Amino acid sequence: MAKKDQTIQTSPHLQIMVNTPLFKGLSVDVLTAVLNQAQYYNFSSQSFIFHQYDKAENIYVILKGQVCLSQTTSAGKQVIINMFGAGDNMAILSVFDKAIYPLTAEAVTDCLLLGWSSQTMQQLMEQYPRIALNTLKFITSRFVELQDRYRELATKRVEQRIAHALLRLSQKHGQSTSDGIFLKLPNSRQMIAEMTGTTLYTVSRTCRQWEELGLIQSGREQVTILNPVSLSAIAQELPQI
Amino acid sequence: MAKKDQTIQTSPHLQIMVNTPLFKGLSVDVLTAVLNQAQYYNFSSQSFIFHQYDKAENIYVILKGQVCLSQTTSAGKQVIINMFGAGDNMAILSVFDKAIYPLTAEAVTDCLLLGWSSQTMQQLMEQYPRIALNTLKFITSRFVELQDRYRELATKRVEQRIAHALLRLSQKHGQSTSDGIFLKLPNSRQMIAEMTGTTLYTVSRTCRQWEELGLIQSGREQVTILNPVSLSAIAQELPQI
DNA sequence: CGAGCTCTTGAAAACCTTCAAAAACAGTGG
DNA sequence: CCACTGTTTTTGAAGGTTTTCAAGAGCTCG
Repeated sequence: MAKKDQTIQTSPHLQIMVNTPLFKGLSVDVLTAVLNQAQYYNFSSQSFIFHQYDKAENIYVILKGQVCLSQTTSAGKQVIINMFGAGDNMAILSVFDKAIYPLTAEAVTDCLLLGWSSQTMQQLMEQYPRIALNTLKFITSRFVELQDRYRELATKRVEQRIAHALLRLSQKHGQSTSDGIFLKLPNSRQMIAEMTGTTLYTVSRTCRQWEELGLIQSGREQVTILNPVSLSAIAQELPQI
Repeated sequence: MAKKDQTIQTSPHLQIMVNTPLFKGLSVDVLTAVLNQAQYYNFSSQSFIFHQYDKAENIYVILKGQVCLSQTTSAGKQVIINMFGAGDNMAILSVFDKAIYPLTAEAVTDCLLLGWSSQTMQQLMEQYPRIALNTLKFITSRFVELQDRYRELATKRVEQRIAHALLRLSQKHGQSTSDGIFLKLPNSRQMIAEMTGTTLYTVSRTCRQWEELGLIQSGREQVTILNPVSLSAIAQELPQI
């Protein structure tokens, strides 16, 4: 699935590298050194970047495309832990020896990634401690985020969780249009269900209801958020505006 | 609440320091240097070590006692994220400037902690990069753990989650007795409920049922696990043994 | 021995899932 | 262009799980 490709022009991607959490604050020289050690990877839509339980070999930065990170339970249910996009770092734990991917990464769209092997990244971190500290800071913030979502899952009702998930998705992956924020998601009801710990039926009913109220406009594999403010009010269970 | 105390004999605690994730693999010299920068803190049972939203100032190692980490929702519900004990590290994110505690830490029993200020730990990490790498490894493993619990919350029924919570607690905080593994928990039904995202009523019913089946023996503020194997089968929804 | 917790229990209600089936849609090939 | 196919979404009805509310029982400690 993955095709290595060394001939891609780096200039448009440099901007992403400069801003990605792992490499923030590095000098151009260091950044160039880091880039020289990287390999480009292409993954086509719906292909797998890595599988849960595989030996963790690479650490990635996403340059282009959208990646879905999910876990599968022993009973076969899927849970989507996160959706990543351009600029996001992935598979941090690969820097540790004998690490195992704790989840599966699937390309939702065609993706272009930059990757470093375990050993390469270990060396880079030793050579440039700033990278290690950046990584620590990044993973800590991800940890805090996940804690918040854990609490949400433990305390909020399905409707609120769906609202929240839509808002999070729209912030990260949405495109502003004249109507509102447009979201393209393959198999959207199913996906939203797996992000919020519910079923596609409940998501469908909830979205339908919101469509009736004019909060969203939804169709096959896409949702447009027309009224983020009301949606946010639902997410927090505030009295409706 | 906190009383600083510099006169405590370090010998019995040194063993804990050597094995705590943050300081694993450090030479005795380095460990001594690290210890010299630390301060001892005493917290009595039920006192707060820090509050959610406070400025994060200290990073801790627990030497003695049990600490409950919880978040409070805007609606006032509590969610217990973790229970820590001797040897555990706490409030890692304090090493970052302007960090805010994302949760509240309450001493469940009388506690003795070792603490370092933000700046001190930053300096230590710069001076001994091994500490930074240890921290990265530690927080990564905590992250992976939390992901697993997130999935559990999203996919499993209450009964299974309670079983899992009891098993986790017993592993970490239980005492082996002739009958089974004994767990002391103040306000146990309520606490278990807050750990599993359910209500104390449901926990009570579930525990009662397990007691009838002879899997546990439960009383006021305590639970003894008599049959961890069956409990584990319930947690995984296996056919009963 | 009474006050205040903690825990249990029952009944009703709310919430959500499951199952089944139909409708809507996109893409394909004739 | 249209019928056909497979996928995605919607909808209804039934059922299961869990919460909520209310009240009582049991323990502990001053």
